[in-house]
Amino acid sequence: MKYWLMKSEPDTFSIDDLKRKKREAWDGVRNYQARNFMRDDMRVGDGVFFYHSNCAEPGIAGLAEVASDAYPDPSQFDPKSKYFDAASSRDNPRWMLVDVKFVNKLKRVITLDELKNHPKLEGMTLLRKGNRLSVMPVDAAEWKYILTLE
DNA sequence: GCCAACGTTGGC
DNA sequence: GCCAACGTTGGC
Repeated sequence: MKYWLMKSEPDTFSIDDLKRKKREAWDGVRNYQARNFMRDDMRVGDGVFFYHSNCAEPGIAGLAEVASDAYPDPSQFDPKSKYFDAASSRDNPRWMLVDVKFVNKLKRVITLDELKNHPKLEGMTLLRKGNRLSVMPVDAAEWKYILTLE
């Protein structure tokens, strides 16, 4: 079992949206490294930190779970979608995604600022300078430790 | 809205 | 295969 952190802009799709919908296809990822994590390394049941990015209070807002194997992101084939990719084809899809299901909303957001202040989390991928991945792995030890902060 | 940091594209 | 130009991410 692995652990992950997945970023979403709450104005677009927040932890409350996931709570209401219970399950969501994580579409729109257009970064190869992030795609590879979903395609190659995620397994059903893996733990996910749902992270709110590009907002007033960036941080971990809830818990989710990988709910499917990877499959082609349908939005890449939809000319009306902002995620449309003319270079991709159904025969040879470029972008893959997984479904994610709601587990719970944290009682409070564990903010980015707070995470930065814990020496035990110094090595977190999320905190690496210049990191822009929207899907990234979380160490088991980091996962457990962060859960104690809530 | 700014801008640092990074990824991608495409000419050569 | 290099690298300049461009686009995007995301914190602030």
